[in-house]
Amino acid sequence: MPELDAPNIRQLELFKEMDGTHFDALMRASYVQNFPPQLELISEGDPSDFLHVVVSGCVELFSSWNGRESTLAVIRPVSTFILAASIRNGPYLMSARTLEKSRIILIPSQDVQAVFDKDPKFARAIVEELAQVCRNATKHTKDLKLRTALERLANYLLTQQKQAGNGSNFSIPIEKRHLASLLGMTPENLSRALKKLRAYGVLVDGQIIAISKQEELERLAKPNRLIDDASL
Amino acid sequence: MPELDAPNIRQLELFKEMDGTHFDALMRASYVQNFPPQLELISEGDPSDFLHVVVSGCVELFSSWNGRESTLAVIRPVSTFILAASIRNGPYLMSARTLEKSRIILIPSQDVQAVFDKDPKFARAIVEELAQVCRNATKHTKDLKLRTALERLANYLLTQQKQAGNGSNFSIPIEKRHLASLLGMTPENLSRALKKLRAYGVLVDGQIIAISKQEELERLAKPNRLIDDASL
DNA sequence: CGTCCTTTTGAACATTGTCAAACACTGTGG
DNA sequence: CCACAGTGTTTGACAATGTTCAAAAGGACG
Repeated sequence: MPELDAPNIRQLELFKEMDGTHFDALMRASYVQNFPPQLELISEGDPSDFLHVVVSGCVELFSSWNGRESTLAVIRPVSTFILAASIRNGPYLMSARTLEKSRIILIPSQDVQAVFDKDPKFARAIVEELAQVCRNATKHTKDLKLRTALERLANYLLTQQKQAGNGSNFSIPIEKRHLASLLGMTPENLSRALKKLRAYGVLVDGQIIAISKQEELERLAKPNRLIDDASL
Repeated sequence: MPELDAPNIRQLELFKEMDGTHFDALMRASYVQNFPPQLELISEGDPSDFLHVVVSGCVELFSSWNGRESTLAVIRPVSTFILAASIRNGPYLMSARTLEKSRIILIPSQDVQAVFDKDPKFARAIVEELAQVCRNATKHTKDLKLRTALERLANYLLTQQKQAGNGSNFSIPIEKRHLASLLGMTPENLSRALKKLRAYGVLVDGQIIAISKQEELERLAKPNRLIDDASL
């Protein structure tokens, strides 16, 4: 694989502390590919041969059942996905497609597992990463089960605002229909929910959000670190 | 800790392959306790000091927000819980309470982590277990986002039936209000959903379920291994 | 400019939740 | 053994929430 990408990947928590030789071996075994938007990278049910790393662009993880489809996560650079499947050697539980032109690194699962056994620092990093994935999944479930759609949206906006540096203006990084699906609602419902939030000082112009009454929105959203804090 | 419990625990995938000396050390460092029903073992937000193993009885994992509460899982013997929190040393994201009189082993997180670094087989087992927890969480989310309450219930019944040996009669192992919460609905809604399933050959008498038209129920439920199969 | 897709809006509908009351089950104490 | 309290379950009427379908409006892009 091109050496250009390696430094970015090395910065990931997952690869930061591991032995340099092992890291190089992993990178040599990997493939880099550039994908156009809207390309289905993996399909749920397929065997999991690679750990994926998004270097640039954007990937949607989604799942389908009985003609319905739901977005489970949106992965932005630089992060990995489907770690759990590649460790278990089980079939993918989600599908993945690019949302934008994306550069993705494919690390063969068997190489990941081989290095896991040789490199304690890497093993430690893998287990921490996986634990984090688990915890994020728990938080997503809590969000879904304990909150209404309006509350989920309000909290999503506050989380995005925080990530964007706590200014009153920021922009939503994905299309609204994907956001709707991520939050577990229909696009129509999202559109109406955004309108309802006007009463709480949320102004919407396309992808741009302006929050004018911070306290009111927070009083509605009641953000909670055990659901909304990405670092926990 | 009493040697009586150790053999049971040793049978768990998590401890099966590890070095005997390390296992003994873990067991010596652990505490065993018997708890009465309805006792809150841990509260979300608390620091995670122990990995828990349910040896007998039954534990409910749940979470609260803004006066609402939801059951996230019900743990039966012999299994562990809150592995992810104890690896990350982060605060618990869920609370836990006994549903029945329960016997629980508490293994200090720091001992788990110490053995993780020393014992590659244990490290491997931990990472596989965690990956499984992740995958179960993904399946739960798919169940919630892709299915209606009635469909979730129908699939739950089919899953329970399978676990009970595929007979037409079996019994629900938890109270209906907990089942309702687990499936993301109110007790009232569960009660009505069970009634609707009469049209698909489901007869209910207290905790006992009888399925008379297997094919009809399956046609409604459309079970899918990537959501319902516990072994994937 | 026209086409395609997303977003918004409206109205009807379906699903789910809330509240109140009745009912059923369990275990306790008289 | 029975009355009773306490809890879980069911039922009914109603409210809130969310979905569907159809159509219009807005944007992106060739």
